[in-house]
Amino acid sequence: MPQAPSQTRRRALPKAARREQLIKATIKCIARKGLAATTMMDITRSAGLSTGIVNLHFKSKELLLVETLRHVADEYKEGFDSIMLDDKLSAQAKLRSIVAYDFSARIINRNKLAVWFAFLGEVKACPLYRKICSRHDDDINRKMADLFQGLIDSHDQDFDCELFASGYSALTDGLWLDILLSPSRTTTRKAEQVAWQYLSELIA
Amino acid sequence: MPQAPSQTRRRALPKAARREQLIKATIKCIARKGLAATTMMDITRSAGLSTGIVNLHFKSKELLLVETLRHVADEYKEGFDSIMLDDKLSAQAKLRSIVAYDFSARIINRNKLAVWFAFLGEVKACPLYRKICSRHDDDINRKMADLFQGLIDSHDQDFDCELFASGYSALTDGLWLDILLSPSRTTTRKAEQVAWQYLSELIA
Amino acid sequence: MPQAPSQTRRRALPKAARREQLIKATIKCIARKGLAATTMMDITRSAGLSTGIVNLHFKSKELLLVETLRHVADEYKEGFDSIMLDDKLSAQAKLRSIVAYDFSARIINRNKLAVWFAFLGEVKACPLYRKICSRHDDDINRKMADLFQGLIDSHDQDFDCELFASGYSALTDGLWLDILLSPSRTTTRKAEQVAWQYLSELIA
Amino acid sequence: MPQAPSQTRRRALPKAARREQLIKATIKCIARKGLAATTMMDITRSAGLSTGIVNLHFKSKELLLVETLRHVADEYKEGFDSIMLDDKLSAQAKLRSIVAYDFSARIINRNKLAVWFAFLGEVKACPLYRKICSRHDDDINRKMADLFQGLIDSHDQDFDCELFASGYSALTDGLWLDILLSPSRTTTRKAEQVAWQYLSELIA
DNA sequence: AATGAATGAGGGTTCATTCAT
DNA sequence: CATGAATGAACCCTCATTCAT
Repeated sequence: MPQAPSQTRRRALPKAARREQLIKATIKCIARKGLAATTMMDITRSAGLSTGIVNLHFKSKELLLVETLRHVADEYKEGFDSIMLDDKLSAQAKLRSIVAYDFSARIINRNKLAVWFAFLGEVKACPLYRKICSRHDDDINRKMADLFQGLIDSHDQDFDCELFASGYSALTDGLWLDILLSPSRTTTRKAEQVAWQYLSELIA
Repeated sequence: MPQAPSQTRRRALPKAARREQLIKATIKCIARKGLAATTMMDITRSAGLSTGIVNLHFKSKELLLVETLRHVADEYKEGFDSIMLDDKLSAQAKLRSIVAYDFSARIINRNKLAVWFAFLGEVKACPLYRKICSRHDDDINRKMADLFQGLIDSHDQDFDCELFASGYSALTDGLWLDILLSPSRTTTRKAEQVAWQYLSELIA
Repeated sequence: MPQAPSQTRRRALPKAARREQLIKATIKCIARKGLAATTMMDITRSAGLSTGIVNLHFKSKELLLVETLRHVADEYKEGFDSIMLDDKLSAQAKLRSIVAYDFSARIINRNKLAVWFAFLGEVKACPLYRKICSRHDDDINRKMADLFQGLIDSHDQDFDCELFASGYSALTDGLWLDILLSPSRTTTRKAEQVAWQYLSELIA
Repeated sequence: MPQAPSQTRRRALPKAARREQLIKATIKCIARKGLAATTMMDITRSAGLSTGIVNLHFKSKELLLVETLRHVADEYKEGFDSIMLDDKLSAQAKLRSIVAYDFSARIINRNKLAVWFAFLGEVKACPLYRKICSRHDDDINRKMADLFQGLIDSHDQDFDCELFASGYSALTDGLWLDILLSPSRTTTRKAEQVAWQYLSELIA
């Protein structure tokens, strides 16, 4: 039978707040130690909480990781959608905002990028990670293709917007990876330039 | 990235052959179970060998993983260099060959891609993986920039070849990731189309 | 052993009622999951109460278990004594009533039997359980020996009533265990027959 | 990743010997601490071996426990069958030997008895324990009934051998339990006397 | 060189207990 | 009195590594 723990701290937080606190700690730990090497103790210690807290709020480590992945994806989409759904912006303005967003400090954050690619690295082995990531990409791609459609319909009729959106998506992914891999070589400024170079075709 | 030669497994293999056999098994296991979940036993069993064999030939699991990463990177570079260093090919022909290579069955192999991105996912946490990957990318990028230089000097003088090479590299990385993530959405054919679309600017 | 009175569960129950409610829940849980696997949460949830309630009313899990064992033992003895102390019954009638009682629905209840033998199973390891159980048995045995004495003194003078009582006690224990173990093989009816067969010697 | 353990002892034993060693240690621990409180560490320490050894040889704690139960049951049956299958013994001699066996030091061993009843105590909650125990009892009962058949066919034709065997089995179970519970009250000698008293009806 | 039984630190998880509310 | 979020010791299990064979 378990022994009585000696108390040190106490204070109940709203469930949602505790969960977010733990997810934040998880992001920090994955960024620092990698997905493979991050232990429950790393996470709970980093959050300044006790050993059992994760299982109390997420049932298992795996579920915490899944929620963390969702959190990172949702966070991107939130900023993305707030631009896409802004009726006051023209298509041109939306495009400018999206690119600015994709290379803003909000996204270009080596911790968040590290977490994102850590999960992508397990995508082949973990069907759930894959589902989450590929749905995320699908959603973004669809919306980007729509945006492109609104920008080109005046001229070239056989321009393939979906393919072009795939390309933009792949390019940003690749650039983010480069920034993660060698921030000295690929600066954010250069990356943004490359992205605009790709898009220049569209707004020629 | 990678390609699969045939292998023979028998007793008392030359050291190099045994090492390669183990690396091959490691690739298969990482592709199947992910970097985090692959155990020494998975690897040795998959190779049909005994428990202690990895420590005998690689000293530790970590060193086996590093050699595996190197193997995957070297395999890509081998094919890449055999094109780049072929004096019989024109710059145009080299470019065509490189793109063909980048989307050939030799590279577009979900096992090899999975391993490559599995290591990239740990890059932030593991300096050695990062060094290997970023040196690999640097090397490729430099050679691609040189190739581009030979293709554009006739026209635009302020075209930034290095930046364009970074873009190509990022784009192919992103496309490979897409193929790994949702092969149904991003077919190899489409990916190659996107790549050519990007390069079209160059050979206009 | 045991019997189930009706129970009411509402807020601010008298202390004794709350304790009984928890003991009832404990019996149900031990019968379903075993002594080893029953957790405090199983018990409190099964009682529809909060996590901390057991420690409030019993101080610790161990004390709840001890009280549960006592409860089960006392419940048997209550029915037993109500027969034994009934002055209106002859010795013969008492014997008939006891046997009827021992194989009545009040005793032959697989939940209660399961709990009884669950505690007996820990008797070697837990001195307190052992004390409770052996005192219970002693008490029953003594009273049965007395009863037998009243039934045989007319004939055989060197009949060992205590030994015979031990035998009856052992036999019923064994039969209950059989009923718990394979109710299909050992029906209550058969068990009662076996008991009477044993006792037949006495009332020949 | 697990660290390198520092070595202290070594020496491979035949698999069967290691398993038996661990089962023996398990019996000792269950007898001392009970089924619920016995930990893997208790067992491995008691065997003088390392933490991981049980999972290496039995896959899990639960499987070790099952094997331990089987071991205890098989051990009884071995001695039992060596009497029952001995063609040189008459039915009378077999009966005498069985009773002698049932109350010999080989069986009346408080450790073994404690283990047997510890498992019986979990029978309601654990279907596998139940299957093992009830099959064991079935087998013993059947053989005892056969033996009884050979002893009574001369006189009473409507004597129910199976019922009588059930009774003998229940009686011995109950007596063993008494010995476990209060060895001071129920001595082996007395228990054997009670058993013979029960059987006397048969050999009158 | 090769094997695989053995090791034991470290992992994720459970759960009796506590105490602020 | 009653609640249930929080605690943390202790559990079972995994697995990289070692080394006698």
